[in-house]
Amino acid sequence: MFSFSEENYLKAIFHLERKYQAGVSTNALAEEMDTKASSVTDMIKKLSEKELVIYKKYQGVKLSELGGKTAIQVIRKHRLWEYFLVEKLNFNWDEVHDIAEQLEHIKSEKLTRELDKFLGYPKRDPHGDPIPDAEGNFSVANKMLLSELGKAEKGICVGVKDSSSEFLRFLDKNNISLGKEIKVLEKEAFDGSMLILIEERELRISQLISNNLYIKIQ
Amino acid sequence: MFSFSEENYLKAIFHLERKYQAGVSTNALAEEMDTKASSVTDMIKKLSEKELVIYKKYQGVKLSELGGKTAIQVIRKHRLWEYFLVEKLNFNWDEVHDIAEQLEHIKSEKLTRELDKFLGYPKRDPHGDPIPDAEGNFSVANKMLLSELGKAEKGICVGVKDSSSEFLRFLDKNNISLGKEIKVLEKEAFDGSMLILIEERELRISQLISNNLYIKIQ
DNA sequence: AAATAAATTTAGATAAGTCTAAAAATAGGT
DNA sequence: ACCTATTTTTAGACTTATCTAAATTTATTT
Repeated sequence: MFSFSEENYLKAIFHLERKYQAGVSTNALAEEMDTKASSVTDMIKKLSEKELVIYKKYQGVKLSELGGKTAIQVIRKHRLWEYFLVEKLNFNWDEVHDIAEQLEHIKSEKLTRELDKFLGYPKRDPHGDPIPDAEGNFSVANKMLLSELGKAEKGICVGVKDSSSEFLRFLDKNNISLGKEIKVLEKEAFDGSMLILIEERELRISQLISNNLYIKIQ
Repeated sequence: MFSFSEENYLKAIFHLERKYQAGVSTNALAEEMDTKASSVTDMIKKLSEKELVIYKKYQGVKLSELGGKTAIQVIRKHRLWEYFLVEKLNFNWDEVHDIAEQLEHIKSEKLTRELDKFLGYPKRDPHGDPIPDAEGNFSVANKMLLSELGKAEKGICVGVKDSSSEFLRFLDKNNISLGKEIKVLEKEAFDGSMLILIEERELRISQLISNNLYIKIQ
């Protein structure tokens, strides 16, 4: 089995690979993990010895097949626990991340399987991110950012890119939640802000907001 | 906050204090923690600096008030999670200990509170041990060992002293579970074995068994 | 009360994960 | 292609929790 730290690195590499569709540089990983590049190099070496990543000095890392599978299992647990916290224990979606960061490292396949069953095999976590199934498969949603929509276009809110509690509480305050329809009424070229229609309400949002909301169209 | 290791030591000291109604020696703690006496001394010093235990060299340790409160909170989480695993996730009572050992270290007061509420504020875990409430209070049951009963006496099975999966599976196999009435039909002075009546069945059990089953009488 | 045994503590080492500072390799600009 | 800037790695140190082996303290036995 792998340490908490190893699992966290695998998760970070997984997310960065997705984000940039490429191998992951030491510095990028250091920033993601909020640590120093030298620490990253040390850990990468260890992961490489354990055949979790493919690593050539100065060339960055990629997850091996084993590394990828491991990362997905950690992410699966993270998202299942988030779902559990919101659906069963009355947590708000902005409160669950830190606790899920702890719970994702609990080692028991049976626990994960039974939790999944108990929750009814949910497909998405409270932030709209897909929950991998026991085999590691998950849907790669055809979602786009709200900021990519043009005037008069509309879509369903399906996820958030930033899931900081600040952002999530902003959405709560403005009654924006997953599943709701959003229509773009106006788009301001100057600052990227837009006027949107959501549940009969008109709302002006900055580009920072529309850049962090995922939308599914048609 | 405290490390996993610190919490495990506090829990062990708590259990040993109860068991022997006295301060805890370094060796006893080393045995309980399955580690070396020198490691125990090191950890005790650290706990002492953090004012979790009262320690004088060569004199053993006692939990401070803070240490006791902390230990009880860990035990509370352990037992709540065990209850969750059995009642909600279909685990058998012999499968939950190791997973609860991991879950008991998750840090979130809200999680513990909400889990307790979700479970309906259970009073006992699957092995019959009392679950402390949020304030740390729990009933000290007036239970006794089955081996202490005399011929023709009876009681309700309320807990197990040994909760190893071997013992628990033995009980399962013989249909002995919490809440059932047990009556002593015969007691063999020679080897301490007894013939018991449980649900109309007669069963001969060794002293090792009767020494690990808690009974409530009257 | 001295000698011996047992329990406990100290000293020094090790492994995991992190850090700072310095060295080495790669990438960019002209 | 060369010089410089950036990125990455190495070297050495620190912390936590553990270990072995040796030293010290307490307990027991005669």
